[in-house]
Parts: sequence; structure tokens; C-alpha cells
Amino acid sequence: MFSKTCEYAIRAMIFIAQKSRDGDKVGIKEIAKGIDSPVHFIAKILQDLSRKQLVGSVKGPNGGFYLDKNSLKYSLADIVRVVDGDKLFSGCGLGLKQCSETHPCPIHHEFGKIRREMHAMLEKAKLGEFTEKLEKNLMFLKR
Amino acid sequence: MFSKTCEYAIRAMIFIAQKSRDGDKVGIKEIAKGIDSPVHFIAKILQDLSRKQLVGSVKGPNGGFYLDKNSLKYSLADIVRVVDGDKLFSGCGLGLKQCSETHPCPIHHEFGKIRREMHAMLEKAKLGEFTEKLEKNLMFLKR
DNA sequence: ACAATAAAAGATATTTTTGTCTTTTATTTT
DNA sequence: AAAATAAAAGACAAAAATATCTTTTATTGT
Repeated sequence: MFSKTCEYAIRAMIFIAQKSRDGDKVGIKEIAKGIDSPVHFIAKILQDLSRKQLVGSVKGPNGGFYLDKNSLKYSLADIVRVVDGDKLFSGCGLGLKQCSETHPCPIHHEFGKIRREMHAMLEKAKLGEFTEKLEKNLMFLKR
Repeated sequence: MFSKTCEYAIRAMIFIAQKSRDGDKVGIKEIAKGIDSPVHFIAKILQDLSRKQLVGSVKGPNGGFYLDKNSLKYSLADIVRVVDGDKLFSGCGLGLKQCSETHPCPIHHEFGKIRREMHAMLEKAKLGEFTEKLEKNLMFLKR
């Protein structure tokens, strides 16, 4: 469904959302531990998301990654779009380049319906909304 | 969503279903052309599906691939399961190994719902059901 | 039996994804 | 200013996915 890169990205961003309230920052090692991912790999991914302004970062002592109030409103769909592109949201299920309403593949309509639901679900899921349940151990980001 | 291999596999199987009625067989080159895929690559894939009994094949002149009446009842879900395994149907959306109802990831419930619909859709879609619309150019397997 | 055909099998190549390691740059604290 | 810290950047490595090419085996028609 999502690439490994994207899975890590989503988990990391939700983790950062949880840990970086009131101006706190989270270090890359803590993030890697918190979401059970390879340190250097998630570092690369976050560098990318940082360049693309989805996450903030500062270097040096007490530095790390953080999400400001505005970034907390980003949705999982935003992450997916940036990391995996929008083929998940708009590409043909069977990989046909010219698949469309007027030139449909065999599963175009049924698949489109489900894909739209998926899209809506990911748009609706905001980075900031999971903090509380994570805090209460009602949901998890590792293993 | 699906791997390239799986996309080709689905398209090829639907193509064979369409072309191999009344005992006819389809050659690998015709298949590759018909679904716009690399010849040798789809050959490999069909070899695999043939070993796993999802498609029939005979060598030699007038040989080729075919689907018997029984195989026409196979669903796209069967193809997906054989080619990509069942991670699409049962794996965690965020890649967590231990994700479950009691140890859910942040999107477990919402994602599960959509995945079940996807699964149901693919189970319902039988290889034999597309022939007529393909014949009438109401749907397509290439480009 | 022989030649022709077509899939099966095996070997190899390329590209993409995933993962690791080292060096550099920016920031903070002392 | 110097030392310590932590992300950024760059180079490299391993694994998996995708694709191609060649040889072998089975079958058919002559």
C-alpha cells in the first residue's frame, strides 16, 4: 500500500506530533526508538520532509524535530502525497497509464470508489489527533 | 497498491480468460501485446501461475495458455494472494508487525474497514466476468 | 524420425527501494 | 573562542523488484 519510507514517515510524524508540544523538540534517536525504525533511514526521510516544510528542525544542543501548531493540521494524506506521490490517489489499479472514465480498466469503477474512501480517510486524519490515545496507550507506533 | 508483477498478472489472466474460450489457447507474445507488457517478464509470471495451477499451459505448436471452465471462477483476489501474498488483505497499514485489534496502530480501524471493502471487491471480481465488456470495447487491458 | 513450435527454466542485467556509514554545517553552552 | 551537540549532506552498500537474453524441454505436424 504505502512504501516503507512512507510508513516510517507517517509513524515519525505522528510521534513528533505527540512529543513536541509546548515547544519541545525530539531528537532523531528518540524518534527512531519510538517508532522502531533504522536511525539513519528515518533521518533521511525527515530531512526530506523538513526541506519540504512539513516538519521543523533545529540543529545543535537541545535541537531536534518539531511540529508547530499549524503543521499539526497536516493530514496523513499530505505525508503520503509528499513521500509516495499521488499515484495511490489517482493512479490506475492495474497500472494503465491511460485508464479513465471513458477508457476504463476492468476494475476502474469499483476500485475508484474504494480509493476515494481511502483518500478521504487519509485527508481526515490529522497529525495532531492521535496524541491523546497514544498517551493513554490506546494505540501504538512500534512493533 | 499492487506490485507491477501483480498488475501484469491480473491483466494477463483477464486477457487469457477472454481469448481462451472453446478450448483455444493464447501464445505468450499475443498476451504481451494484448496487455502491453514485457514479453519475458509476463512469461515468468505466467510460468509461476501455471506451476501454482491458476492457469493451464501446453507446449508446442498450437500450444499456449488457457483457462478452463473451473479456473474462470478464480477471483482477482486469488491472483493477488498468489502473486503479492496476503499482506494487502491482512497486513498493517503502517507496517507494524504486531498491529491488531488489541494493539492497534493509529489508523487500524479506519484502514481495516477500507481494506475489507477492497478485499470483498477483489473476491467478487471473477476472471470470467469481463469478457463481454472487453469484447465490446467497454473496458481495456492496455495503455 | 525430424523439424518446427512454444512454453519452461536458467542465467544475467538494470533499476528502485531500503539501509548504513562518514563528513560537514549550524547552534548552543561553557 | 572552544567544545559539545544534533541535524544536513554525501557517499556507499545491500536487497528486492523489474526486465532481458539464452538454453532446454515438451508437443505437434510432416
